[in-house]
Amino acid sequence: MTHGISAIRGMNDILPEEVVYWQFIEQQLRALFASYGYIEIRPPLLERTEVFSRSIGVATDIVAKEMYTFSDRNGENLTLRPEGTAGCVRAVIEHHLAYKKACRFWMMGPMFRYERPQKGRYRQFYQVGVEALGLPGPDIDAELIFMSQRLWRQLGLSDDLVLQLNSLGDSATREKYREVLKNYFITHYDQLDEDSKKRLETNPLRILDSKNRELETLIQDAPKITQFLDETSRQNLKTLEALLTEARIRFVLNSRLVRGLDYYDGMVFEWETQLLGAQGAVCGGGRYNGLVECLGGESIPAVGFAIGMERLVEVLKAKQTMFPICPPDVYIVRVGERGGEEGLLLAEYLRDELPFLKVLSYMGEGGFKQQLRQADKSGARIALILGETEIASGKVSLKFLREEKPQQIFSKEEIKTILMSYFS
RNA sequence: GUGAGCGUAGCUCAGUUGGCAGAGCCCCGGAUUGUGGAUCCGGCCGUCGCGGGUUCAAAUCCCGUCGCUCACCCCA
Repeated sequence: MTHGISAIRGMNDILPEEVVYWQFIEQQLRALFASYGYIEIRPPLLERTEVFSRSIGVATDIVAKEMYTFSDRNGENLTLRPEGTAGCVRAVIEHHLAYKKACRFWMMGPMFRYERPQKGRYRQFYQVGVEALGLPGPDIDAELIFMSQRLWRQLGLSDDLVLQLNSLGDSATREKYREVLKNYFITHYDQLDEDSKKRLETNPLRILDSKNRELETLIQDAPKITQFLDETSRQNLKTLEALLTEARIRFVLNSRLVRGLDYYDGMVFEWETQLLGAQGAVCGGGRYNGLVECLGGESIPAVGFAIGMERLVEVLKAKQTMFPICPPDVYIVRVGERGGEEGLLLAEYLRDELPFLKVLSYMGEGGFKQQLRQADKSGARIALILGETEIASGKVSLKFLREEKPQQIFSKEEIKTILMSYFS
């Protein structure tokens, strides 16, 4: 158990029992993206370190201490992606995908952050990302939120997720607000905790996000970014609010929602749940109008969001939505001298004739009783039996494992016809 | 990086004041030689996380260490 080799901390095996949840979600996602006209893009897991340090922000925890960074054999500085947007934007710039046109992408895959694991947070974790480039909003912003809302609906989670909404304004707004906020907290310096004192230098906005109850009133009384928003951001937010209201999507305006990555500006949002303990954000995103230019492209407005797959799976599990592992349709039991060969050939014949059929064959030297027990445990509805008698006559016995019907012997062709009627 | 809780069979967990390491599930066999499930009977399964200390004697007490979990920080 604790001896021998084990997976490294924070990097989990997703076992068959859980994979069914992932497959269900992925299936829903693909259909959802298709219905909105988004197309898949697959950037590599590894990028030059600067792709992330320039976009996410050197002062953020992600870049400062959470990246898996190393030199490859050429001495090049590489990093396992800690998030998806930066690599996507790099690809878009490199291949001129957004040249004078809008484009909308989705992507799915593992991200890596060197953090202490806890519930809903791991060192290798999976995100589904959606990015829309070349569109200033707020119409596209609304579309993204509609899309996420539709997913919750399809997964049966509408009542478990709350939408939080805010705007960070343009870069000038943020700069100004940052100063105001800093001054405010400096005048109350003695009330701040250690973490917040540090944040005063690195990112004062982050103090607003503190979970420390003792700071509650101090933060409550802090100046709100809403009061400083530039005209465009203010208008966009208002329009978005109206669109959401018309679409009957409930939201909470949260002026304390700041988000951790530096590239966010303008509208930001987060879908939160109470079902996951401390890591309640299942989906988060917002505008990043400055990022494309920052990474060396033209100035192109953009917006996107990411869903934490593990967290989504956890929510589904918490709701006790069950997804049984899909059992085989038929299980082949065979004994006797020629049983093994005949069984394998029968299975192949059935797969040729009935491609939709799920066939599991017993392997090895087990006795008849043992094989039938395995057939039962597999969950198969029907056992096909090849024994001495059957093989001698070139036929197959069909036994129902879940219903009261007599066992009968048939030719292979008859078996095919019967299975077709049951499973097609 | 910081804090708390927990490490006993493949899984879920008991284990009293320090006194032979247990149960249920799973798996295997039998009752039933080619008929599964229900029942009954039997069997297999241990570095008590690891290392040291105290003791006649440690799963149990002490110290250290590793791992897991949750939380802080931060984020999806």
